[in-house]
Amino acid sequence: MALHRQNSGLAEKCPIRGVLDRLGDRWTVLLLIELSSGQTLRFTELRRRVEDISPRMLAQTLRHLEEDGLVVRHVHATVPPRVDYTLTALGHSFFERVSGLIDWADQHQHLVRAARAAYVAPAANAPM
Amino acid sequence: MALHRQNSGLAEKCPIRGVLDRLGDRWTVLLLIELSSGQTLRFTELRRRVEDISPRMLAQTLRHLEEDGLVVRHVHATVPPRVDYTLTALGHSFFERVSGLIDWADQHQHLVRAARAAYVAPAANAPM
DNA sequence: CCGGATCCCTTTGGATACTG
DNA sequence: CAGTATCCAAAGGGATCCGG
Repeated sequence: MALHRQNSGLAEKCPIRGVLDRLGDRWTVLLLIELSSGQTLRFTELRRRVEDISPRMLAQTLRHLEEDGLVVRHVHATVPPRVDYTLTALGHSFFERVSGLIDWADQHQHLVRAARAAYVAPAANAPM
Repeated sequence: MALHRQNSGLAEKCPIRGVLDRLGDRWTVLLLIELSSGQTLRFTELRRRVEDISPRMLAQTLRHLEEDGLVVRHVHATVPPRVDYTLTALGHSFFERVSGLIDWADQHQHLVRAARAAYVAPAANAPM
């Protein structure tokens, strides 16, 4: 758990990795999208919105975001408990870039799809 | 191999996923960076530059990029064989967005680092 | 020299059950 | 309600061997 995929110092060389590794997981981006409107959302609400995320992954992903300072977690000392999450300024600035990527995907998805459809594997040495 | 993490249609709902899933793997971004200058590089050269990538992952990642139309692969019919790779226009346009992310990471890494350092885990229910 | 095939360990993440 | 703990299946990815 300490080292993220036994990086032999790769993360140190690239500050990039520390950021992109988070993008890699399935849920980070989805959660950022939900929070990007600036709304404060509680655990259950996020769970409802993201639909098929398990409580485990929701908690874990939110923890990571919080740890990186992209999200603030606010615990109400009530019973039943209530915890809600908001994107920080840093989170918003990060999301700006991510949304650039999303836009690109949106605009070019047809090209990527076309490329994938047209693609023929280089045929392994064995004909089959 | 057919379905990327048994997506129950998530990839269909989000064209985004199809793109971001690729970013998730360890090497895609590194390769894009190497190729982003517009240089045409051969397999071995890429291998040298990325340093600790295994030939397997290099081949696989390049295949994915090629499949998506971000990279072109050119095989010289010589012996010994020689294969080289170049970023396509699509690849360059994609990289623009990715580099936005990289810049962000560069500019804000100190904030993220600070947040991580300051972070104290919410302490599990069990005191220990 | 390029890169496929195989083996195998590591990590990720889903389902479920349980607690403050 | 908001998580945590445990168990388990699937994917990621390194090492190695091999063939064109």
